[in-house]
Amino acid sequence: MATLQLFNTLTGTVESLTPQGTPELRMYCCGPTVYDYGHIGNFRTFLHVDVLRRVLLQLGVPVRHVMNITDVDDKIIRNATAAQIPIGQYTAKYEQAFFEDLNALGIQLPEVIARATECIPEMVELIQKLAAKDIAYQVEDGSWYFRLNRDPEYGKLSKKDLEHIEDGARVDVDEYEKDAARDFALWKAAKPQETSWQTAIGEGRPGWHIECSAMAAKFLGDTFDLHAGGEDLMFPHHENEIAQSECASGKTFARHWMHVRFLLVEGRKMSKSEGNFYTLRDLLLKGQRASAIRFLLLSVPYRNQMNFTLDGLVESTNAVDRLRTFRQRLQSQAWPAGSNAELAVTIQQAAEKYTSALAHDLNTAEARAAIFDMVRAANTAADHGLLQADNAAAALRVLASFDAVFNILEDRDAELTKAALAWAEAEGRMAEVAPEVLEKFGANSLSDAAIEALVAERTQAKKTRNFARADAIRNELLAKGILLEDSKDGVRWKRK
RNA sequence: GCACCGAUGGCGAAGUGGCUAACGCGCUGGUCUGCAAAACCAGUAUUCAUGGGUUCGACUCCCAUUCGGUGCUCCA
Repeated sequence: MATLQLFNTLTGTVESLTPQGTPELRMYCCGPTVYDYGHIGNFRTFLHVDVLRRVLLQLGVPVRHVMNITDVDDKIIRNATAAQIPIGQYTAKYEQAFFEDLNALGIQLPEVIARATECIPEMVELIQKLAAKDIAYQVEDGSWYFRLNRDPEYGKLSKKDLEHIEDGARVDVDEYEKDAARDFALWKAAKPQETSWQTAIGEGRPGWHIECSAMAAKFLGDTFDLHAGGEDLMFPHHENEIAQSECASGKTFARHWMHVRFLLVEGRKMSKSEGNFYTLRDLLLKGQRASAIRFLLLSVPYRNQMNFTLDGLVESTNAVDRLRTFRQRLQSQAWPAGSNAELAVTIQQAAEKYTSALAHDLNTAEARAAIFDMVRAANTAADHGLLQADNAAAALRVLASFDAVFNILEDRDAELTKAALAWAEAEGRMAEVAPEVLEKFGANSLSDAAIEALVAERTQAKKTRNFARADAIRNELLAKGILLEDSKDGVRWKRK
């Protein structure tokens, strides 16, 4: 069994990733701050981490994956205050939405979900440990800071030179009497009317970086195998995590670091002001399929910047259809017994190429290509009457192992779009729904039973060679987004 | 300003110091079909941003230029 080769940001090289010290591979992935709906850039990261864990599982490596939920931070406090509700009530809604979105995108849940607000004691302990070494210090207003010049290795992840940073630092004014401008907050002293915790180091709330350090240690130990996140988190967030954790424990924090590169949308950085900011829900309400979004976001390997476009989504939708149609073809026909030896070899080669592509730094593009190679070869053979039962079974097995990672063959798209519609209704956002989505999936849309009835009527018409009527029904259905295909084994239909 | 990354066909996107530069989508023609759809077949980059250099040989290594992106500040 191959071992996964994965680029390590810390060393700048591709290295084997294997569990050290425990049977399961221990990994930590920075999760969302639940102050709003997630956008597709967020999900590109989670999607590639999902690929990582699925590939590991496929390679026979058990995984203990921890993801944090940041449910207290400045934005959350600001928004909850504005809405005049407790922060827990405010974040619960977005946390739920986040999990719904993960489900829509077919992302597996981590073994451990860690909420920041549920791990305050561990964070306090960590700060106390640092304080005992005089690496954490408290300033007049009660906040705690990290003494950066006590960590000689600071900058090793992002390859930054601390000296250089300090002379170039834009001055963040020492309003709290920090000892050095670059020292970062570990604990923010309570302000009137803000959520805070009464603790041994004073009343306040955690800084952004300390939560990940504390929770990673709590659930994975001082040292663990892999830490993952978006590339933008590399500095300062991950750098600060390393500083806090390694200074406190005196041990290596994460051995291996994985960073998923940024997503552009229509060639530009996604931002609300550019008008290219998409949440998953936005796209579903525009009629995009969840499976196509997943497949598109996975089609470009994680270490490359990816440009997300609506055209790309069209491509992706059609590509997913090709794969689904292929699987359906293999499953729905009785193939002659036996095995075509030549085709068997081709299928085997595709399977090997697929596995090695993923094992080699998660090259999803190449893995995808290997599967399409197989699809074409098998389709060609089938068209020439050269596909036999053993080949079909082998191809289906390869397809299943592909889908154990890519997870797009099961068609949940209609159901997910309907769920998005229900959400839009509940949130009073029906104005954002594209008209054709309403037509296809709304209250007045055709039910499966109604479609089946029309299909049956058309089949009857065809039998009596009433092609005018048959075509009329087909066109009527097409206008409502239902596509018919006549095959030897009867009529198939699908929603476009 | 400093640092880093990228530039491959109509679009998206792999890849390698030397076989016909993957794969997907699209497009054109054909086969199949009552007609379609699906699938298949053929075609669709003498060429990998531009200019130099190294080499027997570079799209692949080096340098410069141009363009795009990112980080240095909250951010997946």
